Amino acid sequence: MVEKDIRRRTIHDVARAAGVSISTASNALNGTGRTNPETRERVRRVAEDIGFRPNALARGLLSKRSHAIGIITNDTYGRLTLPMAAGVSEVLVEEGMSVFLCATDNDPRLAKLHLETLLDRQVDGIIFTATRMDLKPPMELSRLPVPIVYAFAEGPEDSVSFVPDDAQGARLAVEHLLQAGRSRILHVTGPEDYLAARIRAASYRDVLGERAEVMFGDWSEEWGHEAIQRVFGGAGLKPDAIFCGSDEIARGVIDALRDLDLSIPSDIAVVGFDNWEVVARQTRPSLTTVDMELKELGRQAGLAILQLSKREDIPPGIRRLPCSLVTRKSCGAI
Amino acid sequence: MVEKDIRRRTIHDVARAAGVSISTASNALNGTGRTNPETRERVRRVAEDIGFRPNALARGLLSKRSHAIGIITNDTYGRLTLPMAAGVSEVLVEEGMSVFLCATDNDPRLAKLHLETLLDRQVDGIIFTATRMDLKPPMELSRLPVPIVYAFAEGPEDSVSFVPDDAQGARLAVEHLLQAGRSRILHVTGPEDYLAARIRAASYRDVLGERAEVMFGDWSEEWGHEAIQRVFGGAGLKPDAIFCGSDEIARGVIDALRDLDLSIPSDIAVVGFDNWEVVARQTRPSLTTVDMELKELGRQAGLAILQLSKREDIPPGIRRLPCSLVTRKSCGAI
DNA sequence: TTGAAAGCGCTAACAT
DNA sequence: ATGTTAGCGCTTTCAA
Repeated sequence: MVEKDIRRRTIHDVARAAGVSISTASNALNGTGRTNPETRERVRRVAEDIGFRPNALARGLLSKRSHAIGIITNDTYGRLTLPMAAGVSEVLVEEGMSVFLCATDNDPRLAKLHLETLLDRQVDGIIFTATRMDLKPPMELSRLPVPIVYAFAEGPEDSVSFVPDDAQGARLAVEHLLQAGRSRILHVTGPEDYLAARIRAASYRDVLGERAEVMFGDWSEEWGHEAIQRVFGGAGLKPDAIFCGSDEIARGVIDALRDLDLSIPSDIAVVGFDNWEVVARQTRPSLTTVDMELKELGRQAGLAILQLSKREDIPPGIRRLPCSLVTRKSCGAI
Repeated sequence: MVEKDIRRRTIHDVARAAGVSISTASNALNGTGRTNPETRERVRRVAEDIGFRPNALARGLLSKRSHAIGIITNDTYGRLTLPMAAGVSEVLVEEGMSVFLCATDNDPRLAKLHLETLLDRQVDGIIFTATRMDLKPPMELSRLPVPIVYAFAEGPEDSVSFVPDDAQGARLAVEHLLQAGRSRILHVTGPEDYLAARIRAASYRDVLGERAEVMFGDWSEEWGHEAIQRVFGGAGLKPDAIFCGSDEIARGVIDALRDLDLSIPSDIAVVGFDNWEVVARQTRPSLTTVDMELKELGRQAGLAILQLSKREDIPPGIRRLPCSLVTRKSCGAI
């Protein structure tokens, strides 16, 4: 049977059981005001004994702080949002904050519904995250009565946003390849209408020169495979390194190279982007790749919303957080 | 600048602006009691105009229902919990329920902390999910003042649990292979100390006989690869079909088979388990696999917690929800 | 049909 | 050092 009518203990119960008034009980429990150490201890013991737990709703009603925040995400908790959510959680939980997770599934109606519900619940802040940086929130998010922070999404000018530094991440990858003695580096990446793909490609060209070749496609393994077939099918000079826009693409690339009996990294080095462990660890050879440090990004966003919810100001703007390079086997020196 | 002091409108504001008392305003807004249609409309219009939204905290305090539930999960939102959470969300959102997501990261201290916080917040119910069915909640979950439902986890006898029907799923896979004309079927799966692995293996043997071979290992792609090398390295009759305990294993199996120049499915058919799209779709050939219908499982759990939170009884016990078979290219008739 | 008043559980002035 | 009281925003008797 599911237990039901275990009536919850209130501060009244504590006060009565300890033989004090409710305000004394409150003071004793919270360490506010002046309370005789003895009474304080007694009250606390009693509270513990009868299993008293303060009603967060009542507290929130009074303090106007619910100690909860909402995360609104456009996907059904994909692999990008998840690490971020974990990071957010990590910094907030210790502060006694809870997290409402709201998946909008890219449905504006749902997004609006969630937003309204969050506001009704008096959340102390909202974090908006997306699966692509250039995806705008499907609802009006500007003049809200609560602070908002964007993670993996760029909010308006005067807002606080955290995004990975794609340019720096791409540079990291390309420079690593250069240091490994590679000179003919090709970039195989996702669709050109993704901001992240454009930024990475631009950064890659920044290092290698405007004529460095970029192959835009989609984010799939299949595209990686196809790109290699196309490149190695034709004539002309072949690359000695491939910088891929995602780990999935890299996986396709590696598979295709192996089908061509090219050995990695001795013939061709490969670097990926994402550090999606389940992919990067399992390629053969395992994949050197750029990590966007999404959990750290989540942590920062959590910290920011925490500060804002305490009404501390933080300067608006877009923070680009550094990526790191995870070196595995797919990219060695020549 | 982040907006702050947009004071929230209260029902007082509505009442004043509409020239009625707050109780009339309340009645008009909620359609309770007797209210003159005209006043009702006026009040509603005014509320809309000034942007009034009821304070969920105040409502909850009074009604003793917070219209929120918590999901406690042991992993950092892995790929198993996620689809479930999506299913839960799907059925609850339409009912105006919000979801607190609590990741315990397998830390009992965190689990306890989350549980207490949820209770303090007066959640209407708690869903406990895990990454493996035989993982018990790290805290006392029996005599709670709120209903609890287990999803992808088996609670105590008298509780409500939803798990995938692994036995049926395995049977689905094996029978599909038999129908495709395969007779020497091998089962390569995860660690034997996983309940799910044991159940699937038992069911596989139920169909094929006690002497059918099971290779326990781990859930990795690498293990799939290794298993194939081991089997095809030795002498003796080779299997003409492999039933894998996970899609990752299947991926390793397929890769290894291709390395041996065996063609799939003509030489060997492969069936996976999980329908983890990003893996199953990208294997070459694409993978026929068992889908545990996790989203549906989440939906059921959500529905259950909804009923329980309305104090409707539902019979305790473990519900095994049917798996489905997703047929792709890796398993054709001989 | 509408309004006044009590109270959900808690905190914080203020009075004792 | 402790108790009394008001009130957070809302719903809900009960009177008018």
